Amino acid sequence: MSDIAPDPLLDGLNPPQREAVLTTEGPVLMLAGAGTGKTAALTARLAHLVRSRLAWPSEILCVTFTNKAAREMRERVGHLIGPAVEGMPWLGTFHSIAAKMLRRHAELVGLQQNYTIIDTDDQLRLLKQLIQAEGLDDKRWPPRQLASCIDRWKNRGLNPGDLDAAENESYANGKGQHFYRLYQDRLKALNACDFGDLLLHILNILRTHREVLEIYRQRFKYIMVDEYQDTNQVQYLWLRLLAQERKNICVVGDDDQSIYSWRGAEVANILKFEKDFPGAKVIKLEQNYRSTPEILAAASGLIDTNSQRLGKTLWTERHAGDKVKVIGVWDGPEEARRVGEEIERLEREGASLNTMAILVRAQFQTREFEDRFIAIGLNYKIIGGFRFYERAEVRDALAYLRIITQPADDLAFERIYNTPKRGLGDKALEKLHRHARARGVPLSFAAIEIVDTDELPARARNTLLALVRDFARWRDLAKTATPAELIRTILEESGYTAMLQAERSAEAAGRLENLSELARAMEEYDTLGDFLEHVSLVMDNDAADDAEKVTIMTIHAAKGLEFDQVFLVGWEEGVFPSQRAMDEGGLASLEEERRLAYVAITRARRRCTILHAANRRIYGQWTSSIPSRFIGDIPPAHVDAETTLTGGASLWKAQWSEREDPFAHLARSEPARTMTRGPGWQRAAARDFDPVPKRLTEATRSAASFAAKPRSDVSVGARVFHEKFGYGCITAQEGNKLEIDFETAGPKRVIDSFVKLAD
DNA sequence: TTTGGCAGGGTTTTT
DNA sequence: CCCTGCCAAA
Repeated sequence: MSDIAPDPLLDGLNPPQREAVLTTEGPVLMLAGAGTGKTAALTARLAHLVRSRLAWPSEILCVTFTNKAAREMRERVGHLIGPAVEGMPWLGTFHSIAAKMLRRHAELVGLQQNYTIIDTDDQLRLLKQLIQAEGLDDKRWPPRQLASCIDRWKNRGLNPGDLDAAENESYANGKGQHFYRLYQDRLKALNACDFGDLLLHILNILRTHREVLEIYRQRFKYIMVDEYQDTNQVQYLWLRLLAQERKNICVVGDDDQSIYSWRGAEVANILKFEKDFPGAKVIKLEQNYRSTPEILAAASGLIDTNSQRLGKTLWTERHAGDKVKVIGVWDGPEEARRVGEEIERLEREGASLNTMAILVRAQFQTREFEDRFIAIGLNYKIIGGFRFYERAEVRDALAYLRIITQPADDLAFERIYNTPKRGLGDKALEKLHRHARARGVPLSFAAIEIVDTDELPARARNTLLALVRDFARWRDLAKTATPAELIRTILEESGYTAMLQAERSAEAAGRLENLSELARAMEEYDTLGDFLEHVSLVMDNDAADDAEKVTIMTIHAAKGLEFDQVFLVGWEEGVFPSQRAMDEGGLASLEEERRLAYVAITRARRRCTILHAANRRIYGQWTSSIPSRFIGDIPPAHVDAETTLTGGASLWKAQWSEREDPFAHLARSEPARTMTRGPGWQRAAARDFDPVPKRLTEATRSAASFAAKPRSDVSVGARVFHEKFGYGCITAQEGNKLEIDFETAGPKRVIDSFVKLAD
């Protein structure tokens, strides 16, 4: 166990990393700063446990926070231990592991083994029904609000009976508990649970069924947890129960990267680890392998502004690089244009688009870049936004599958009983509901019964009968066909495909595409159950595509990733830090936003460019904005500032100098928000306010489009199809640029490689 | 029952 | 601004 007996696993690990790998027994807290190789240490540790026969792969519980992290971990462990990684059923996200456990013990919480995992959308629909059924106005007491309360309670490990008076008050004047209980009862009746339940149910089981707890305590010889600073109360309690006996738990985290407190994550968990597990070995990873000294210094200086932190000193041996560049621009479109230009310049210098990323605070910011990149023909991909399974057509398809496997799933039934349109409306549904309630059966049973009565008009009855027969036939088919065959048949026979084909719009084409993607994905699964669980917990958007693309994503989604070139955009007060976060959470939220900024900067390996615009369109309103206070938090010595706006620099400087007064930013986050719109800007705006200056509207011919040859197979008058804009007619051709009059989107200029000839 | 027009509200972040 | 959800008309 020393440097003398070299273990290939330890190659390339520094002393603290090695210590983390070799300290297998007892509690270990790894405090790992950004880019310090914590995943390397974690995977090596896992491999070490297996290689030295301390445990079988199946005896190690390894929990990550995101699917991405789990996938990466699995892959990297695979490199170290080979196919044995296949035998690691307990490597995954909290939710997927909890779901797996719950499948085995579902009956202990009143569910069947084939329970459905409902998503936020179903959850909201369900809550709305409950609220209305109780005679409350769902405008005054929005389902959303109730959903967030219930979420919060579940994240804290609270069952309906555990709520105190204050919590009970947090919805509809003391009806919180009542609705929470109603909701849980309803879920049980539907044989379903929501995301929060996965963890809460398991916690309840472990708490009340000693014998089950013992099974898992026996099984998990070693426990490892990634991103421990992001665990919430339920997850914490769950881990503590499992680890309490053997105490072989190793957690990794970084308090400076805690960015999920809005979701119930408690940094306190990492801070109190040593108290929970006395004698814990604390190992700090402080050598950063990712970023240049400048980037590191900028990030460290920024995070230093925060008051609540454990404190770490990151250092690096990497060579000096460029300072962090800060660019001020006039407005959003110019920001996108600048970033596009920078990217094309880097490309000309030989850099790959895959090594570049644009990180945004919020999803809506991606739009500006998408528009611009389409216009100049720059390959990009947007990560996040809608998960694959959240798309309406995918959810519809899944609803068909759900109703087949699980007839009690009323939510699925309601979703598709009139999709595609078959002439069954609210009236029929209402009667079905009444019948179902009277007989105490799910809707799909009620449907079978009601077609034998004369409760429905003949027409509706016949349609419903046909649907019921379809269900029965598909259920039969499900016994013999593979999941993929089944879904193809259903989509065909239900008329769903036909419905989309008839539409002939860009969206419909995309939807059909998504559905075939769904069917393709299903080919890997033997049972429908496996697939449904996978799709609701794991499946994401990453379309496998080998073309080089620049990545656009939120900072949250970027955590754990790294890029050579990082563009951080929209660093303006109100956008980042987000106004909403500050309004709702005060100083604590501000510090979380700052940690987010820290995460953002530390994604960069070689160069980090920060942009801020003086004017931005928010909900269609042009608003002037001032640079983010976070820019001022970066030590000036590591910043290289540039502004494209004449006279702008001095104004921004004036704002920055406010930073000298350490309380200035607190004053400005007060409700009186007039100060966030500097008087100077209002004057400037009033003088000659032109939201889109002319020189910006004429898209400067970009290098990419300049070099490209025009296509010969398209010409004026041709009907073409564009992925984003749909069908249209070419009205002009100039080089590789086309002017197209789109049927729905109107006239647009696009690059010819983005369209294909319509048939 | 479906369709279309209109008012109102909104997403910060993820499993 | 854009999307959703609600309501009135065919």
